[in-house]
Amino acid sequence: MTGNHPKPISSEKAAEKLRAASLRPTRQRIAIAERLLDGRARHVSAEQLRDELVDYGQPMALATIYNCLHQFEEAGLVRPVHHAGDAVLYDTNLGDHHHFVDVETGELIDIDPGEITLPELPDLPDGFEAETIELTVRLRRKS
Amino acid sequence: MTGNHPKPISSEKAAEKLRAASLRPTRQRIAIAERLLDGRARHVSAEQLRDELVDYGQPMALATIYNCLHQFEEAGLVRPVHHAGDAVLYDTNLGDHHHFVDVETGELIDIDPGEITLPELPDLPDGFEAETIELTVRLRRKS
DNA sequence: TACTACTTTAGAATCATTCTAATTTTCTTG
DNA sequence: CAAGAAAATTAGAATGATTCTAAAGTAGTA
Repeated sequence: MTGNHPKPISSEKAAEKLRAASLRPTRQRIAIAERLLDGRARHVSAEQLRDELVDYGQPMALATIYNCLHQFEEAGLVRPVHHAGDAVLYDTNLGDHHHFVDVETGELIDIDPGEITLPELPDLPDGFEAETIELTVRLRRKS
Repeated sequence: MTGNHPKPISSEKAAEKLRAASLRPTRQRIAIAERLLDGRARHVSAEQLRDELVDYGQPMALATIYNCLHQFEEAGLVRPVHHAGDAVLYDTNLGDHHHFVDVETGELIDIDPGEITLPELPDLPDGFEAETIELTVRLRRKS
């Protein structure tokens, strides 16, 4: 055990969520859903998730993890955040919220949605619709 | 000539800007400065810039382009934007402004700063200072 | 001119991610 | 429950952006 991870939701609940999203509840998808869909707000990269699954006794191919994260994304179960570091982070918090990014580590911190009010959307270019709106505040540790 | 690029600033002006930024005006840095520091707002990736320099008759090693872009960034001459596609884009527009991102192509479009008013900054985590604030509106082409 | 530090360079290395082709699993339907 | 088709998983190769390395070139300076 190289890490200390919180208790996941039950396999049954995980499988249920997968079915609801029209995803076959395979062993691998269940293991990921148990960890990511427990309602807690998290930001994980594919590699971090793999390490966590290893700790959890459910090692699987990295390609599977990428596949699943993409499927979860399509199904609206997680949301990718492209702003930090090199790796894409998957955010389990689907509510309207924004991020601080530690420029040095790439770590994300949620901005309390109560603390900020988004401005009105500007006029969009013709033929486009807005998919997401992200406010990112890049932070640097004070010297 | 595979592309059609606008007229750059003079080498003398480019060299001057480099000296002002404490960067030795080498042939390579001048060629890049001529193209990027002419006051026009642009978003270029390292690869795009390389192609442009080839067209311009100033081919150089990709590593040099990355080096220069990093130095320009340190000097505050360009600003990296991490939100689009895979490659980092360098923004020559240093003023306060925000971006639309075409989710499909990764292309950036400036949001007219007059069109949007940023909300007040939320309370920052202790020990950090805000480096940049970016609002990104991800766009998808209407079907 | 000669020196020393800074630059550039080609190519190798790295890292996240995607692809490929083969194997395994799941979900029918008989 | 058995069999087959479709979907999922897998290891490992491939890709693409970026960084590193170590050698060769160039610039500012004494």
